[in-house]
Amino acid sequence: MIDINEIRKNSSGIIASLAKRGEDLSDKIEKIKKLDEAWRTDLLEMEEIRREKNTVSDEIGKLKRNGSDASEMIEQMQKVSAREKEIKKKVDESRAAINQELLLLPNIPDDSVTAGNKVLREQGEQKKYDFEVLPHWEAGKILNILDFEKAAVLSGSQFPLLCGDGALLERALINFMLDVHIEKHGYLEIMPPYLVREETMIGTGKFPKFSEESYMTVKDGLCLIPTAEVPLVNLVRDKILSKDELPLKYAAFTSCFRREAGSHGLDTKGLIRNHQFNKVELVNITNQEESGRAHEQLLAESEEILKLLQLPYRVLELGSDDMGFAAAKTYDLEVWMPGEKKWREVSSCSNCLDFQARRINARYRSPEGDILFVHTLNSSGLAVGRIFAAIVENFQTDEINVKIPEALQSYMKGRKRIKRPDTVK
RNA sequence: GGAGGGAUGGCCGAGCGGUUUAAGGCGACGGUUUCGAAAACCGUUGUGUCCUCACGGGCACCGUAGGUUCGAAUCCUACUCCCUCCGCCA
Repeated sequence: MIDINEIRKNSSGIIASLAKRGEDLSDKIEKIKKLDEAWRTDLLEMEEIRREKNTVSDEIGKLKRNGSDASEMIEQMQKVSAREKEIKKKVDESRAAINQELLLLPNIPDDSVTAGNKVLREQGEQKKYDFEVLPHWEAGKILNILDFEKAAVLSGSQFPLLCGDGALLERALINFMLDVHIEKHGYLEIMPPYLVREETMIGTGKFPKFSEESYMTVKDGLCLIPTAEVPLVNLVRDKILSKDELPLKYAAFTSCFRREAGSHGLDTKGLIRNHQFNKVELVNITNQEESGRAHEQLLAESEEILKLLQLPYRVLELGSDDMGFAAAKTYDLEVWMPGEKKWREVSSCSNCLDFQARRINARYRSPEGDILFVHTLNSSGLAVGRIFAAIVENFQTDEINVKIPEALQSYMKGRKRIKRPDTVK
């Protein structure tokens, strides 16, 4: 949530910054300013009325204790009280309207963010193949580790079903990623709930604007999480932390659920765009001075997984027109898929600054005693299904076997490759 | 799902509709004392928001949201969460 004080002081600057996202929000901002002015005028009147009410009611109390008659004052106060009710209604309504508008405004892009994505660097070697590498869904079918037909019977299109060594590979990836982040990068592992309240979704910025994206339960109105970022960031809701408790580093494996409304027909094959997928997510809660540095570190921690798995990837700095709703600055990691001959996003690493912290009221106390909003950062570390696909493609052999990257072998019962069932005796 | 009990400041814990600007205690911080410390004593001790250049002042907040009343931590309604018991259950 954007600070309303910024809108009061510098609305044209805010409008210009948000325009970098490719959206003209000047009408919305002007609307908020008008509502805010009306709200403050009414608030002033309401508080004046309350002050009067408080003092007179006090006097009535004194008179009554003395056994004196206060009926005249009471009669007068009935009118004042009625007026208070009216104005309170107005105040509440404009306050709610302002809040509703603020919740729909995306975060302001960081000053360093420009239009258009930039490739910062490429890492790892794109291997040469003397055969045609199959896309992972074709290889996966031959290897009998992926079965989208069966998944479709159960759940409809765009759901994954892994079997045999496929399921083992997915499990191995999850454990491997978690171990690296926990043991090497100092994260606290969390296993959060998959179903959360709407307020929890609002807290990270997924609601109210993108509610179409999420699955909700009919009877209880709970939302299936689209990413573990949602429960992890909300862990510090309504807290005032001390500065030396920061940074908090949370890592979680969860399945993620997305309706992908509006992207029907995109990436219909394979593990790239499913309604359900697995992800290891990293969340950092930092103080305001540290978040920039933490963002770079978080990126490095996510990259580490790709390096250890020996997958070729590139690092993108996202342009202002391509960033998510809550992010002020975002790096994407894209891995090369030789079967699809495409770069595919496997991690999105964002600094949200205080945008989410305002929504969840998460603060810390500085040594000087000031109470400040925390900064929240999140990164995939990494998207498991897409890494599964990347391994099946990058480590494919001409016999359509899949070599297991060395770092993963101990998580795969020491196995060195996944073999075609028709070649196994 | 059923029957009860509960939610008050950082923590514990009082609180008859009007001397409560939320008692008292603990903790924390500052001071006195001391060579230093402990103890004792004295003082301070939440959050938000609005007005003001500022000094300062107002208003709100006792789980949440409504209601009754001149006046609500206190009475009423709904909801959330926690505890106890019963039922069901991986």
